[in-house]
Amino acid sequence: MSKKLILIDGNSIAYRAFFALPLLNNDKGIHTNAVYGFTMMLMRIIEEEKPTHMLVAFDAGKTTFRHKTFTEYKGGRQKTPPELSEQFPFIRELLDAYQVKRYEIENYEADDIIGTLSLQAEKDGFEVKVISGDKDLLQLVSDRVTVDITRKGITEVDSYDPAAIDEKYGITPDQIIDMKGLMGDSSDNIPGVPGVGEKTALKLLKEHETVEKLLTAIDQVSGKKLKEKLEEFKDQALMSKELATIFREVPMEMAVTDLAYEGYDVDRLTALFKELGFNTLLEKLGYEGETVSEELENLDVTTVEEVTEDMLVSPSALIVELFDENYHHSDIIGFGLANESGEYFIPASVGLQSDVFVQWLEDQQAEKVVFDAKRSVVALKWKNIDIKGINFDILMASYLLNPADSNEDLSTVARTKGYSQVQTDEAVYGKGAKRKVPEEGDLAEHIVRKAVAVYHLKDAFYEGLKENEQLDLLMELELPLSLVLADMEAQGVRVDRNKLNDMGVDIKKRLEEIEQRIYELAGTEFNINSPKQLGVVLFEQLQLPVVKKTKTGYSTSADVLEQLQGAHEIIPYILDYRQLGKLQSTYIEGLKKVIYEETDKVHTRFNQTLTQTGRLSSTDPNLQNIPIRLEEGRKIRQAFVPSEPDWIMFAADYSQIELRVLAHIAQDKELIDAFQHDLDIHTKTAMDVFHVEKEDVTSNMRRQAKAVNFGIVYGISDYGLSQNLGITRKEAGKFIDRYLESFTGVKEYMEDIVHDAKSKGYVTTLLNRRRYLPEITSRNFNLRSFAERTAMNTPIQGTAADIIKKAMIAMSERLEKEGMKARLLLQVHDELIFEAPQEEIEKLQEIVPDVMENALQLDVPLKVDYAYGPTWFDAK
DNA sequence: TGTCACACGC
DNA sequence: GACGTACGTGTGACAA
Repeated sequence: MSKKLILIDGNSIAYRAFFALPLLNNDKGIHTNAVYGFTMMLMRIIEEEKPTHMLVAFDAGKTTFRHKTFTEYKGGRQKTPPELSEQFPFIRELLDAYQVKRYEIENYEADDIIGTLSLQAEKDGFEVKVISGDKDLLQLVSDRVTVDITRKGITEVDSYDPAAIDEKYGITPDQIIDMKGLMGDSSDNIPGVPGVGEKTALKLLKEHETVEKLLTAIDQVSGKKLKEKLEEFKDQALMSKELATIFREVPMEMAVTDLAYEGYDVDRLTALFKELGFNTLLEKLGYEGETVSEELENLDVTTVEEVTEDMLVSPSALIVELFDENYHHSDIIGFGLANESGEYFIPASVGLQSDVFVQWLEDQQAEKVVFDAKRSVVALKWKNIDIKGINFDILMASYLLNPADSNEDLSTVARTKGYSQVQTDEAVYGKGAKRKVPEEGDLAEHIVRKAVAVYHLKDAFYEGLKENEQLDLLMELELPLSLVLADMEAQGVRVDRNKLNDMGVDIKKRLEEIEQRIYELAGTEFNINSPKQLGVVLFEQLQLPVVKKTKTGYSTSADVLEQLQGAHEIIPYILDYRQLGKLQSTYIEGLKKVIYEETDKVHTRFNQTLTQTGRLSSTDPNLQNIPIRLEEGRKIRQAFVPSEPDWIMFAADYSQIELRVLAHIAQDKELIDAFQHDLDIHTKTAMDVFHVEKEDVTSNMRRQAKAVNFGIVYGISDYGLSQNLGITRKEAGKFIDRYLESFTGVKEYMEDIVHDAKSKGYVTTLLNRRRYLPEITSRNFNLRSFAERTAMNTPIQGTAADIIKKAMIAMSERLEKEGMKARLLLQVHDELIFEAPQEEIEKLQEIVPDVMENALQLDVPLKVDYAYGPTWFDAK
């Protein structure tokens, strides 16, 4: 058996874990985030690497032999935060429970221990892997030694072997110390040569190999300044290199063979995890302990042979159980009922054929509590049953209370309220290929448990919403909306299959031509759809410059390819191939797969309980991302047609709804004024940001202003904006600053909302939708910044979502009231798509903008544009 | 079966 | 000074 040694830099990993994770507490108030992160990392290593030997090395004491060389070594370092120091004893305990050896020794750092052991192990024929957050360790890399450097978080790493180092730096592992010698390392207070950074250091090393060789040949170095610096700081460079060099002959009284890893001590580890409150990790250990007491209690299931009136009392919890995840055309496999009179399992055949039961379902006065109203409503619609009287939805309530922990499974939602008498669907049905209906007894029990859970949970969720002042949001907005959406989904959208086929044939032909052309230009045949193979062709065979890399190789994304335009004739063909390939696979073949044979319709499902902002999403098919930007793709919309002869498609969209919402929420005078005068908002933004008159706004200024507005609406960072505009981050930051100087109300709002979010822990929309932002107090810059941008953005995007949802309900009521045949079919975030008879066009042009613009009263007018035509394409 | 890179919409 | 940076869905490639 091959021998594999894992060497872990304990201090480094503990630091990484501490700073990467929010400051978790256990119930005794001990901070546990570093221990937790350390554990996650250990678990991963053991599982993935299956080491035969393992050791965790720690730094001992404050001074090492390096301080004799340079007293300021590691000077200026911040003291270890006490919240971290207190966790080290637990980390040691953790390692003991895992039965992983740990080691520290006076005068030496963890690096030196690792260096010494890796050298020994290499000689003894081990495969060695070193894990650290510190790139200094890269100098240990060899044919037998790989070094993993933690990337974001703690469980993701970049793995370095000699090739990877060459790829990243263009040098050998031995030269890492030379690089450090030249550029220094601020975290260890190693000085290096002033003015020399990574780029310069690498350039010098490519020509001169080592610091020593370089210093004997300073006169060959180009650049006067650089020469002088090298001359002046000769000794410092040599000393820096020495400091950076890992000492590989630490006198240790242990041999590599002493480090065998033979598995963890289950009892000890269980005890420790309990003490620390690592409940999910306990489960991973297969610990059942306390959960045993939460085992399902016995339940006597009454299987109903005939539904009788006395079973049907208000309110009732109702489960309409389906087998398929997609509820359209899905078979109903049973009903569950729980109320004051008892708990019942009603087999599908019994329920569907019972007049008493069906009448009860359709009775508006019979109050029903469900989990996922829309799912039940649509499934029953397919059975021609028009269920009414649903007045509470546990799933929706859970989502509104906290969109982050809404889960589609009742069992999971129930557990957030401490209720555990119901299993997950996955546990009962199995998953993937193994998914099947269990035998009737088990099925009946599961369904009844669900009904009981819903009945039991209603009050808790109701109270929760009341406390948050979110009852209206549920009862007046989301629940009525779910019925509107149910109609839209069940109605479906007609798709012209022949049109898709014709386009498919045409695109196939063109794809084949482009494919051949690409092979000719590449001089080889390969799979163009494989980014990996494409990368090899472009960047190795054709030697094009590498613009960007992904963690697995070369990036070949569209923005990279665009930068390579002109560098090779092949590029535009690849872009074309990508574009057409996307149309073919996703929008032609993909769409055809979900068209229902008998009706030529697609029935999407809008997920109403998913996004963190309150927007909807759409699946199977996703009708919210049908192409529009490029003419070629836009043609797909020609295949979306009315479902009745002589009808038309009618589309209406809000103009700049998010920015109008921003104007209102921020009460920004400039913005409000701009919208009250219906100015072109991007031009207006350009005028303010660039300080020019309207006549002097160039198209480029307007484009940049538009991107800034885009950034405001989507909460992107200066980096995001810079990527968008192809400018530097600094410039992007300046744009944002200038924007905020011009719109002072917005600036104040941004500051206030972040402050507000910090003190309350969440932000809200105008209609009281909530989003919690726990990371807004994180000490991790990334997490915190992200949460801050989210705090600014969510009230804007979420309020816009509130508004269009309100409009949808109002629209559906209005069409009903007016006795019109027009139907709402789709919602795409800021637009509504209808189909309608031609004779209703005139009326629609009047009422659609009217209803949408008046959905909610703001301090700025809402504006709606609309268009119609024989296909969705023409409604532009 | 799960993950990644990529591309589409807002 | 670096971090790694709107969301959501679907596709094909690829590794396990």
